[in-house]
Amino acid sequence: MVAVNNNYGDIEEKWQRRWHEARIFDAEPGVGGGRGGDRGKKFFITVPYPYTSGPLHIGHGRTYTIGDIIARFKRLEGYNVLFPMAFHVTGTPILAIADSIAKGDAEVVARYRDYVSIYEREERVDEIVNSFSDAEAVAKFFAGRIAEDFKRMGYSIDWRRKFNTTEPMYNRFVEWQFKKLYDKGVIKKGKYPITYSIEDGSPVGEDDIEGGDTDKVSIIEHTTIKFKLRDGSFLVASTLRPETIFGVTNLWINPDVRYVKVKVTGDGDEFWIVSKDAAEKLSYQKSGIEILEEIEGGYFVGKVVEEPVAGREVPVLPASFVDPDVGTGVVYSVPAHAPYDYIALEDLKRKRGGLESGIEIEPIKIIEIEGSDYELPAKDICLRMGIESQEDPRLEEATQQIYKEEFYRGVLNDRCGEFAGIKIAEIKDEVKDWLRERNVAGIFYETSRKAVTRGGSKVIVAVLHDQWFIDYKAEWWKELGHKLVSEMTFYPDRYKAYMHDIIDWLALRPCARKRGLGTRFPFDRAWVIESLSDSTIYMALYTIAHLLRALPVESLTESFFDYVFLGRGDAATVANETGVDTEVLDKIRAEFEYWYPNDLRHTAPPHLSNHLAFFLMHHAAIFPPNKWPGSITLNELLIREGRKMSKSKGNVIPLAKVSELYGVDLYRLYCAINADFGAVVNWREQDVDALRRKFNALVELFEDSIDAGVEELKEDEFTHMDRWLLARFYRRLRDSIEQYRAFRIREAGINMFFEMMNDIRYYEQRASVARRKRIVRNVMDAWLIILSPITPHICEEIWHKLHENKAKTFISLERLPAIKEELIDERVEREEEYLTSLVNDIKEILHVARLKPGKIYVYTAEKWKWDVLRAIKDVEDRDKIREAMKFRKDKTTAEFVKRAMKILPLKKKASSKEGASSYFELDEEAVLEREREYLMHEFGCEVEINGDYDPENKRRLAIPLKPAIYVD
RNA sequence: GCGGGGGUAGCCGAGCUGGACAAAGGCGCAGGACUUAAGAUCCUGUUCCGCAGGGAUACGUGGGUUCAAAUCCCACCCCCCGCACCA
Repeated sequence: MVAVNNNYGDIEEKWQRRWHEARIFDAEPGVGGGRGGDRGKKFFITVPYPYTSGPLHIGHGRTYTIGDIIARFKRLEGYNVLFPMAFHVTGTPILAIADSIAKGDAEVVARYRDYVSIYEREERVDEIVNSFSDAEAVAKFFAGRIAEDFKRMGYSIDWRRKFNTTEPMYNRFVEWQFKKLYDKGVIKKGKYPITYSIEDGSPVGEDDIEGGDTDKVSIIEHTTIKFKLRDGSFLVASTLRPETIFGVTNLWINPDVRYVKVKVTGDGDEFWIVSKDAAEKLSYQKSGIEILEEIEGGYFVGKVVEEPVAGREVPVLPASFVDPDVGTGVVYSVPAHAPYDYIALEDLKRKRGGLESGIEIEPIKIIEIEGSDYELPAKDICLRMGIESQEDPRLEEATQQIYKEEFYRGVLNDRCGEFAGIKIAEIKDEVKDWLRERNVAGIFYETSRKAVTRGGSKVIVAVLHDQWFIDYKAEWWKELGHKLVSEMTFYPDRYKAYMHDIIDWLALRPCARKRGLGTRFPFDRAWVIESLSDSTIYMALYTIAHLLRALPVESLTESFFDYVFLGRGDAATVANETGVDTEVLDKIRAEFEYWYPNDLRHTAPPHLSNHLAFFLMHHAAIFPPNKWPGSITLNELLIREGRKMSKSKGNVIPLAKVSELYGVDLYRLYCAINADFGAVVNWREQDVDALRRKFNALVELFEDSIDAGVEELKEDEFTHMDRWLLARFYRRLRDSIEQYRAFRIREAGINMFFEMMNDIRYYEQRASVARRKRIVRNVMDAWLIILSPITPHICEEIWHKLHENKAKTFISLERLPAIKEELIDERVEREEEYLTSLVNDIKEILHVARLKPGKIYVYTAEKWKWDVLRAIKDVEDRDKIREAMKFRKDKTTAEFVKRAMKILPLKKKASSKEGASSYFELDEEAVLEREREYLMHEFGCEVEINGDYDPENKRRLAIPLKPAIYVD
């Protein structure tokens, strides 16, 4: 990562400074970004505010850059554009970071030293990192730096509206939101499992867990099943597969582990036997748990219990694979379907030379798998994989495989009573419910893997009994959500259907937590609103944030926001209640009314199933339809050299380094051009270098034409080649505007960068360097403008060099250039196309025949051939061609048509995209006469057009637009 | 398993409302021009065959529809993402 010399740093900073000084991106209702913008035409774009726990990298930058490109393009289109930004601080991660730093966690401190060093001189780093023991300091530091980074990226943001999500103004706003939701009856309370540390006495999130960011810990619901001992107490087994209860043959206990008897108070007292670990976990999940005496596992071996479904008696047997720290430490055995159970039984038979006297255990098969030939699945797979010991790690794999097959393709058989004949995937939950109703089963939560906090204390699952939720299940709400989505635009389009699905899935979502930064939950101040739930409609706050700054926080009451956002109540009453002048109130309301709704939200697909879904649903619930968001665009992620960027790979490039390492315009260009929204951008140094060269060449091209003495070409001196270049340019311009509008920024960029450059290069060869300089001058203004959303700095610079009289204004405030339709000349383009194909044909002949040309003879098609073609060009059906050409019937004609049909795709539909030609007539001879010099120059020999000399009778092979050639 | 995306030349990646497609663009590679040289830049080439502009074989695999398929249909194989409550 060596900084390669780019000379644009000064230019970039200069224009960023001037934009800022002239405040051209500060958006005012009805005023437009500095100049123009009519009142009715506004465009409000948002990109999610960044989370301020650390520096952003070039992957994040892609999304913001695309957002900025869209904002800038909309300005060119004449919209009054609002593009604001704020900072996300709420939630647990920042708090966790501050705690770790306060505790002196070496790893976290080292990481933050790295982060801070991106921005600060070495001698200041320690001091700053030390200050991070305060969460607010973390947020403040990074919010400030990220804002600087964004400015340095040239984003056209109205910074006056900036806020962060822990400031009082925002708290008030979020409270208001929750009151609205509460009024709708969707804020509810209930039980909820969470990850928890007993030692710390608090819930733990992903960021508190050792390795939690890379290896997620989720909560798994086990089913407990009670097996009655003769003394009336229960051995309580836990399982992930309650449907296999019908095939139970025995219980497993680990004889070397300590179990405890637990008194469970419910309808009546019960006594449960579970492992010691499980008992502790249970006490955090259920109320009325009392731990009594400890018992060695071995004590139960050989005892008999009654299984709860059919009341069969089954033995308790010893097994070493039973882990007391998973589930209840008691396992029921289904040797027909569980490889562990099967192997443990086999083990036992072998070691003891047979099972204890009087106990016969045969696997009970209860699941049939469609289209498979398993006799006993567990046995078969163990044999096939050669697993013989219960210590074999591959048992896990075997279990997974059997489970997958049985879950999706398996059907319960006749042993399973009323559940027989139904697929496991469909019946599993029913069996679970059935067992629970009969009071033989319960729920036990377990973590998906063993986990400890970063501090080293054990993570378990606890159940909160008064968790607050947002209930998205309400039918009226889903209906509104679907309606809203169907009225929106999504790009890429496929995400629209996906969003409908998400809305269907949405159910209960916990919306408050006991810890973390954020807004106090208004209905229970002990809770804090969870950070995805507090960032759902905050775009509305952007419209007025800068105005709220002038008001005391206390005035931001429910009726204040009701009035501003919903138009409820009247100004006088609200003014009276809040102490805010009616005038101010109405100005604020007017500003909101002007800007809202959010016309476009641009972000990345990982937000679909959470943030964006809540964003849409909350708008649906709180705002009337005319304030619902207009569209959502999403760009995929950015990877580096084919691999995901991550801290652990050490391949992260901070956004802050972009200007120094690559140059901002180059980065923006790369993001725009490397991939469409729907595809991953691969950041490859090699490709970046290549793009840099191209980009520099373009800049040079412009510079060349600004040189003194270079004048644009006048219309009366246009040659064929001039007209060709202009036709190409305006055609591309027209296309690229359409592409921008459709968010196909990549295509627009490729069109105006690469392809236009290629055209220019071709023009230069056909014409001259001097003339190229002049013609570029003809299109330069329009060209710079259309490129400016992507590479605003360099465009601004050149544009000002070009227009010294425009020192006071900016290309960023220009309008889309006019498309000079009259210059888009198909004939001129066809002629050139015709010529290049002739040149290529001649080249190929020279190559294949290994000739050095003495003289080249070109013969164009005779008039009658054109007549024939004209007659048959629109004839769809082959059979009718004969009829169409009946005016000329002879062998020569037939031969010609055969050849022509093969070579010319006459019937291509006229509607096909441009460039693909359909039938077109040219005066070939005139074109060739005109370009004879060029051909002679190209091949370094005489060229004769339609001469009489034709020694090999080539002329007869000529086809319209494909002349015959003879080389001497 | 369900839902979504995808499998195209040495690589990345367009095309995929069927027809100038041997397949844009880029990278890489080879040759040439320029240069004292390197770099940069610009040309040319980059499946195979061909001493006349042509032909053959190609777009995950196998079938099918069509005058014509990378593009449409069917089946199969493989890869990626999501199936949540985590910012």
